[in-house]
Amino acid sequence: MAAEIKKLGASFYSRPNVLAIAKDLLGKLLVTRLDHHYTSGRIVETEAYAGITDRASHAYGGRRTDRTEVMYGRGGLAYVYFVYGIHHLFNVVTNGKDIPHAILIRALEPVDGIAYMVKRTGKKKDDIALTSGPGNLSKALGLYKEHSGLSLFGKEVYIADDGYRVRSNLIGSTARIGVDYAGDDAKLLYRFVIKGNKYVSGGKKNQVHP
DNA sequence: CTGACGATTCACT
DNA sequence: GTGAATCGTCAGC
Repeated sequence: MAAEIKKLGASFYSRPNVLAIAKDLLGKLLVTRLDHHYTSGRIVETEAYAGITDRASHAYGGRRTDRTEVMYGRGGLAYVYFVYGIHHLFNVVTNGKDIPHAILIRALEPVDGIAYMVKRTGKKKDDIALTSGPGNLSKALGLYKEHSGLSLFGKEVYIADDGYRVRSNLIGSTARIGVDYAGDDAKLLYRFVIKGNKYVSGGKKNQVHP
């Protein structure tokens, strides 16, 4: 653990610009204290989902279901959902109540509790796939849909600033991954990466913009 | 109640 | 590059 770690608060998550928040999350630490283990990783890849006008978002058109209800809550909640019958994907809810913005965390660089992450994922060793890709990192940190709706202001799951800063010229934007169904909105440059970081997940075809 | 499919990953060709 | 895995969620009947 770094010496000085500050948990991100409501003023960070409640901002209206989901793209700015997605960019600001790069370099922050995602921390979980679950099943008696402290695990954390530095965020190196995010994707923004901009609410009811974004065709790629689960909340497009104002759709409200049992699953997506948490997206309509205040900023600073975890939104975790299950896809493909296999994977749980971890997102952060932003903006205010009834404005369903969210940011998918797509890749981390492991920091603390790496041995336990390896155990959780059932992998044989610490390789890149441990926390590269949204399904992989959620499993490595022990995040499942039962955590959906959990506040990020508590002690179990939170995001923190340890003073690490990403040089702005190392931040790139690209189109989002796996959202072909979204028509023109699939082209939006709503994915943010730390350029050159080896934990950034696939999507190599997606051109990185400076 | 039913059928179709997904903000993915991995093994295999 | 292609396809299987695998089941909760959701729209439609």
